[in-house]
Amino acid sequence: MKKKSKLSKKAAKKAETEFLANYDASLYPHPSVSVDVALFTVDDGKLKVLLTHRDHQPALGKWSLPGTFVGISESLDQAASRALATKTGVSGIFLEQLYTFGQPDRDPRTRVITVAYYALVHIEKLRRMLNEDPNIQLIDLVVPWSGEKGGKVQGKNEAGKKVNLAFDHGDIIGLVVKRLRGKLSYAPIGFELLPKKFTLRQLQSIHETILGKKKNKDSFRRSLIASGLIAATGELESSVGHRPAELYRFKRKTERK
Amino acid sequence: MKKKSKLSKKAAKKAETEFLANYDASLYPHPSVSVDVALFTVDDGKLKVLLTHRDHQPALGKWSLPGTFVGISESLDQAASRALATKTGVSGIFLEQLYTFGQPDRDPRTRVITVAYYALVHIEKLRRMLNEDPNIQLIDLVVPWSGEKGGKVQGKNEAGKKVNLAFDHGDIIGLVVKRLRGKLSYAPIGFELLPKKFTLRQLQSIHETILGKKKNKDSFRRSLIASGLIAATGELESSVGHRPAELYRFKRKTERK
DNA sequence: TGACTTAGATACATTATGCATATATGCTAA
DNA sequence: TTAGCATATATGCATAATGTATCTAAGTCA
Repeated sequence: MKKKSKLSKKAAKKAETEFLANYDASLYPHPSVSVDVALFTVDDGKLKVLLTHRDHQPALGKWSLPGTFVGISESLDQAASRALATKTGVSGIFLEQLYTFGQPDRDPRTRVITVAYYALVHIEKLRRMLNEDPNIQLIDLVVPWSGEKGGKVQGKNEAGKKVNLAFDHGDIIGLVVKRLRGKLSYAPIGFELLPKKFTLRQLQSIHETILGKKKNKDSFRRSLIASGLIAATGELESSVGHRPAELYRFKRKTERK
Repeated sequence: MKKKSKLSKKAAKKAETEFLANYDASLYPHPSVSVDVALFTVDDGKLKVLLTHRDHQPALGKWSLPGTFVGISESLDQAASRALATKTGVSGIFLEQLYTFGQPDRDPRTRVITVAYYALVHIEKLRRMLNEDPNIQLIDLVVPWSGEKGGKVQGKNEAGKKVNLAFDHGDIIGLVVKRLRGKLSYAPIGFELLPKKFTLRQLQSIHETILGKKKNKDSFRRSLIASGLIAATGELESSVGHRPAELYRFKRKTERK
């Protein structure tokens, strides 16, 4: 067996090359593949998602996540970055794949499988990059479930009115919330929603906003300091109307332990 | 604005219908979309994955995960089920989406984006279903990293020799291991690898196999009993050459608390 | 300058976890 | 029939992690 495989190595390579030259991917119907990016931020103690108002078909008039079809020779990550950058002006932020949605009827045009991504960014950094466009808005999230139960979520505009979401984007956003709540306990994602230097109170507030519930102040402080993920800067916040808290920063991987 | 949207509702619907009728998905090149299923089991204290020996191009002679192209009108979950059932004979087991791999060059034929799934099943149940076929084998996993660090893993055949994996399937299997290790602490997945009734020692052994390290026996017992996920059956194991342990079963969701 | 507000420290109770030891029990073999 | 074997299960205790209460510190603002 070993001898045979050695002898036929060249032949095998040739057979493969031949096979590839004759391979015709168009013999059966292909679905379209898109990426959609759910960009989350925390603004004024509220969890918000970036949505675009659709001024074109399909789902005209509804709000959807920025997305794009995947180019034939770009990676999924690249497509997600590109969608975010070209549609909203936002780039260089935390971006991670979430889940792939492929119900046959999720898009009325044709079969579209979408690879959903989520992005996290500090509200100030976001505001510096975001395109000025009334059709791009940060929408308040209403999460109608607790813990990591999961399910659809809703958007709410400034007037407090329900926002009409396109396609299955309510499911996608709901899954992001679920993922964030789950990840918060073991992965350093809260930092993505804060400036470089932050107080422990700010970080706790981010956690509380994502989890939708209050946390114990002392245990939060202790466990975070014990985690070794953050370092004190020696600096203090200022102009806060009370005793200023120390500013911390997130440690780089190489600094830890 | 409200008035306008009310008045034009019919017209909008018509415009959408018209748009959809004229939509031509073939205007730009589409990638192929496949699913691949990494079926894991624990046999004799070792973590194993089900691989198929490729007797056809591409990657002829290598070992790959059972997979298939996604049908134009089936869901991703359905495609994954179908791949597993038709290629290996296995059905009706735990199956969950893992991650989508889309590097442009991951398949030499053409652009193939694959949605990876992982499946878990008790070894005995698996043996009852699995097709008799020398080209379908349970392969020992060698995980060259600890904790949830992640990375490629390798397969090893009975002779202890490295198994040659097709495409990026080593990455996919590695990500399953990472996911399992992460999920074990908060999700009831160990039960998928055991018979309906099991002892705490068996469950601990499953955990140790997945995590690649020993766990404290007492804390394991206490935390599991406290979790409320399992219920004692009152029955005991038998013919074990020592004091028999009590058999437990996994509680259905409705039974919990 | 003193009231106000939140930061940060300290103390202690409660709970979770790790570890050592004692006893229980079915099996096996003399 | 029974002693001894191997592992299950229970108990007690040390240590660590977490929750709660209280006190003092240090800025801002009237």
